[in-house]
Amino acid sequence: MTPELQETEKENVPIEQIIKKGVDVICGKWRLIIIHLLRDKTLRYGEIKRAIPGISEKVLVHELKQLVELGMVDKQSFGEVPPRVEYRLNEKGHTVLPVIDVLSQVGRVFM
Amino acid sequence: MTPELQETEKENVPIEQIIKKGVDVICGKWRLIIIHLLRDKTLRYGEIKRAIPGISEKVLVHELKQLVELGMVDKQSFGEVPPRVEYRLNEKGHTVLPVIDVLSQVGRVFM
DNA sequence: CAGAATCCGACAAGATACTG
DNA sequence: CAGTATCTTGTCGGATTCTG
Repeated sequence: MTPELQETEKENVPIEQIIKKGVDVICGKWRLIIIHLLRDKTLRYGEIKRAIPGISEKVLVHELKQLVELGMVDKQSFGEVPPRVEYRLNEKGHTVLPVIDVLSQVGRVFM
Repeated sequence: MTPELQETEKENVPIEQIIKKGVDVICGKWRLIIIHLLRDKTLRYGEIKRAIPGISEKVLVHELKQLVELGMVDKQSFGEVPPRVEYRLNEKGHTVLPVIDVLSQVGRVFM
């Protein structure tokens, strides 16, 4: 095959494609803020909203939906009135926490 | 007047603001691809362009300019004809490499 | 060769009002 | 309380053409 393979990839997926996927997962103006917020606690929709001043409802709902779809956040609706919905970071979601940690170091450097 | 709080003042910056800055620095469809490409070598404009099929000239130029402005990439123009311009990741730019490494692990998880 | 200058479409994001 | 529904604005990225 290719003898000059320099990347240490376990699969034959090109590294740039993996990076792209990673960017896809973590990018967006608010996504990491939300994830960081859910780092160690389960929160209700309203709590998240209040904790992130500046985000619009539409964007927050949309982001939460995406996070659930990506399988990194679990959503639990209690069939109550008034409604009560809780969000928590699951196991898969926890894999991105190191990114936040490393990234905040970068953030400091470029501050 | 100004007491001795001049130097280490990035302490009480809220974490979300730091994360935002970090996201700012690394986000974009192509940015990390470019940085990864410059990881260990100096490249000319044309080399970068050829190495990243799919990126438009405008976007590439724009990204490179931003990377230079952010102070993570050094640009060196040789006053020659035909033009010759080289880009290389400087010290500050190297601080984002860990992000790429951690992020590609995330990328694999969500692949 | 390295880029600058336009033009354009798609979609991300915001503001506001409304609802079960 | 936890969202929907609309409308508007802003930003990203791409294609093409031109120039020192």
